[in-house]
Amino acid sequence: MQLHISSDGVPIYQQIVDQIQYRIMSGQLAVGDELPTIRGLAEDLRVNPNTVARAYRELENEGLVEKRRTTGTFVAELPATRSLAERRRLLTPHLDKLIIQSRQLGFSVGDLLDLLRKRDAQITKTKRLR
Amino acid sequence: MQLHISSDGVPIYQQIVDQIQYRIMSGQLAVGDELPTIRGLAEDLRVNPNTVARAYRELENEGLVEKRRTTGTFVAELPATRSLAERRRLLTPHLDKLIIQSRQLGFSVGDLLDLLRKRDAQITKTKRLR
DNA sequence: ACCGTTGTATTAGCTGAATAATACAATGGG
DNA sequence: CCCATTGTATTATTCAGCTAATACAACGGT
Repeated sequence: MQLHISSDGVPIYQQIVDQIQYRIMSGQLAVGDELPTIRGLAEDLRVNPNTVARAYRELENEGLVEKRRTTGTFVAELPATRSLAERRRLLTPHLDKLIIQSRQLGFSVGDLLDLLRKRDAQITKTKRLR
Repeated sequence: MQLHISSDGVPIYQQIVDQIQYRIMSGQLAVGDELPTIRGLAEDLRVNPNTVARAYRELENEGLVEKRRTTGTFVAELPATRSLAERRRLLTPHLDKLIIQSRQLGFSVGDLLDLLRKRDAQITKTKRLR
């Protein structure tokens, strides 16, 4: 698991969360796969174990991974799905933000939808590239 | 212009930026419209003028507003459009993030596109509600 | 020409977040 | 049964970002 940490202002723990989340959601990491140990990854990244632990804790809170003492951390089963209303409530602010940004860049709704479709296909495809 | 500031961790200046940007992009504010003066808005919000000034500066950097000394701040003409490649480059990270979040909530691409269309229509509609 | 109003600049304080140092606790495999 | 390895907890330090206080500068209307 070679993660790529950059010093662009995004917290290290957040970069770890983002990248692992991305790999799980794109299918590069499958249910049951083992993540690097906290200490192991911390050493790789030349970072304090607490920093990795924090990232893993967030992933656990999101239900994406499961920690087992003395064994390691693993990609979890898909978390229990919330109600549709709840899921929409959570997504809507992000939709709005994207729409505003898209408009500001001069894209029409159609443009946006097209780009989104293409991007989704691209993300799905990366699964095979390993 | 009644803005709504909440103390939920998002910086005040950022909330100002977001809300004004939203109003411009949704058509609630039209080109040439005058924004509140820095001092005026600062007083409304019980906030230091510098905080509002910072928000306005960011909006100016994005090309959304134009400041005129001794006169005020106004919604600017639509900024010069960048190249398509550049605009896509800027949007792509946001697309990816939304796709990941959407997947994590259990939505399919189709779901996501549907929700996006609806939301866009909603945002466009708010223009008339004033 | 003035002066009130507009935006601007400088400095400083403070809070909170991020990370690290270090020590603790649990448990499965040899 | 024990101990190496796993994750956990506590505490401290540093640093950046946000906001405020205050003073400055420009300019248009009267």
